[in-house]
Amino acid sequence: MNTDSKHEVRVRPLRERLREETARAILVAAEEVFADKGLHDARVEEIAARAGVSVGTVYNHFEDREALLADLVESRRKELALRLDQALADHQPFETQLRSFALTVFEHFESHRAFLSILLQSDVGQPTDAMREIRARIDVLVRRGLSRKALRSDFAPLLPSMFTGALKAILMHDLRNPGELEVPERAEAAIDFFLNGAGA
Amino acid sequence: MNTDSKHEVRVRPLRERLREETARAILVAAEEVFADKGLHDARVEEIAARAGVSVGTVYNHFEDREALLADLVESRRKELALRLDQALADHQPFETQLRSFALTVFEHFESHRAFLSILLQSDVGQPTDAMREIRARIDVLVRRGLSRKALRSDFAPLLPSMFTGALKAILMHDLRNPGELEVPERAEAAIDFFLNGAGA
Amino acid sequence: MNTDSKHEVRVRPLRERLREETARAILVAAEEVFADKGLHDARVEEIAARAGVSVGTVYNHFEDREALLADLVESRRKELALRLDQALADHQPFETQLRSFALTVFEHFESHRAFLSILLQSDVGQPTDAMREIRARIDVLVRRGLSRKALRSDFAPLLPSMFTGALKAILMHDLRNPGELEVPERAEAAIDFFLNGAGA
Amino acid sequence: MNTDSKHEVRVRPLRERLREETARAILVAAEEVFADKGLHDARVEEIAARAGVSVGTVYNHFEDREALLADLVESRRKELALRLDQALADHQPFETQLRSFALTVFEHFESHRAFLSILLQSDVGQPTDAMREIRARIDVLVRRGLSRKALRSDFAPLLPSMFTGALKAILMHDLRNPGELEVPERAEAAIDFFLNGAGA
DNA sequence: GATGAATGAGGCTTCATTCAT
DNA sequence: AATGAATGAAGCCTCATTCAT
Repeated sequence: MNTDSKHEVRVRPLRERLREETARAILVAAEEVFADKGLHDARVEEIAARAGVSVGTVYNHFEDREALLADLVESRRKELALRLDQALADHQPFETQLRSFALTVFEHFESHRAFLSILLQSDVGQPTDAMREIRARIDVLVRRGLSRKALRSDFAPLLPSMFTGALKAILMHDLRNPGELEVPERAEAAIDFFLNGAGA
Repeated sequence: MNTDSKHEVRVRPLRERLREETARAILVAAEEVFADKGLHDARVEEIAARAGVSVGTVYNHFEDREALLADLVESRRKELALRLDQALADHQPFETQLRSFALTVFEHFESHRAFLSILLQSDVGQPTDAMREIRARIDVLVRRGLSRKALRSDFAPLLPSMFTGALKAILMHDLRNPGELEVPERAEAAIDFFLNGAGA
Repeated sequence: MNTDSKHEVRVRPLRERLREETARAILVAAEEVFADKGLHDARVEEIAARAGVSVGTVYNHFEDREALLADLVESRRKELALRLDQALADHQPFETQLRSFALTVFEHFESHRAFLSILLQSDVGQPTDAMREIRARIDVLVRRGLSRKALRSDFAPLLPSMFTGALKAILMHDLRNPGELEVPERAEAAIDFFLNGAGA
Repeated sequence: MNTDSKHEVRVRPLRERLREETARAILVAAEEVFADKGLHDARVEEIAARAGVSVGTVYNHFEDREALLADLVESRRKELALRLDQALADHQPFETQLRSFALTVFEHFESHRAFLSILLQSDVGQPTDAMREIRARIDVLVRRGLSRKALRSDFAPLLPSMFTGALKAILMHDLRNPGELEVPERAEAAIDFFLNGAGA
């Protein structure tokens, strides 16, 4: 018993680590396939293949296809939400927070481009939890801008959508012209556009 | 003889008109179902049912499901493209053209709201012909703005995405807050944001 | 009434002739399409189109697809049976009858190549009435050959199949090498092979 | 380590053997159903049922219905071609080779009677690869007969069709009178007829 | 746990046939 | 009687999910 528990203390973590490793590999594969093939045409078998496991293994780790997608979105969301919270945490000048926020989004996009294009797809229909949570943070940001008189109050209810629109504009441009702009330049452009517009 | 030719003039168009009527009904039903259920989950059988015809009839009018969707998109695209061209036709001041363009987009969106929100999904993955053609008109518009020094030249390559982003921002806001803004107000907001930004 | 019947005497035949003409046109078209596309892949709509009528008209003249095929086979069969009976009618020497029979088959094949390839298709599965009737005539011919000691009695039960086989051999060769042999040469070859074999 | 490699040697083949067994069962079922119902009326669902598997399983093993048929034909063809090649391999007198060839055909027909009678149908329209390959072997056989002066040179181009016709004649007879002739008798009759004809 | 073959509900599509004009 | 659009049963095929090894 004692031996057993000792044994468990040592062995479990290993197994768990392996187990988690497999799950992570599946999520990575899923992210790729969902992004490549689209939310619908991504086939479980291809995800398994790209993860180097069998279909059965996918189902050993995730309830079903939907749960896999949900977990994927959730894990990426958590990561992004965490970073966005950090960006919002410091008591910086509003514009700095804005830039920091955009930067975070673009960085996350850089490493999870695939994931974000998934999010953008689902964004239109019924908003996902992920999108909602990001929007909540944008709301916070925008309210700060308003209270600091850094944003136009006549646009108040539109501001979250506008900021999202500004970010998306740059993301879209980037999707179609990969590598044209460095990440910081993207953030800069988005903020400049959001605050000052494109009029001469 | 005379009767015959008269006959043809009358009878042919009748059947043709009925035929076209059926096709139109199917397209309308398809628009509804595609919008309700999504690009993927729309079932041909439901489209037929909602059009009040049998499945077979759908296939008498459209090669297959994909062709039906393509035709649907195409018909909406043609309609929008025509109106956008009209908006671009007059030699109005740039800002008027801009407003007119936005107005057209929002009006079109108003009458095909559900379906267009579906199309926006596919915009992310591979852009449709429809989206491409609209973008071409945006390019024209933007070039005019640049040549009239009405738009910031430092944003030149980004301007089409930015204008699209501004329109989408308002569309998104409208999707989530239906009826909050009248169509002309939407156009006004989009243009104001696009040209001047949201900074105070 | 009298007028009517007079009228009918004149008008009916015209109508009937037209009616028959249409039916004939459909049968000709059917023969072509059945032969081109095969017994199964021949589509009623294509038959109608090739006959220059609408689908509905086909169904005004024939109960259904199966009846159309049956009528087609029947009409060609009647024609062939008639001619074969003529070939068997004269009290000619056996070999002359044989040659005449073969000649008739090849001539019929020449004008209804399509039809016969239909027959050959159905021959294997369940023999059609048409094939059965032709075989009946071959049986007659063979019995004559046996009673005149012109055919080997040790082959007696096999002779009908052998004669058919000899005819088919030449038909097959002709299908693959169209125009290589004139019709009389074909008959000659078939008879020579049937009677004398291919051994040196 | 050793265990591992041993393991692989044992386990892999097991699954593979089961997999092949399933494929074979489907092919056997397909042969039956295609023969029973005809090339067209054979339903994939019935094939699956008769193989004791689900439809999906059929599609796990064969691309589609057409591929299943092709595989079936191919497997029967390979078998026959192999045996025909053996029959042609020995440097026997021509007539022995001929008899051996015919024997092989009839034996093969005996074990795949139903299916082959289906194949004969398609022989008329567009010849299958299978038929072509068999014909190629008949060509070889016939050329040998010619060079050994065992076959009539005036029939040269017709000989392959004639030999085929002689075989088919007996096959047809056999289809209509099952069990009347033993396999060797069939071969004997076919050869006798082919070489000497049916004339007294 | 991992494997991957088996499953079968459910979708798309075809085409002979009907029927209102 | 001709027309051809409408019908819908029936077939093929896909792919998420299960389960025996």
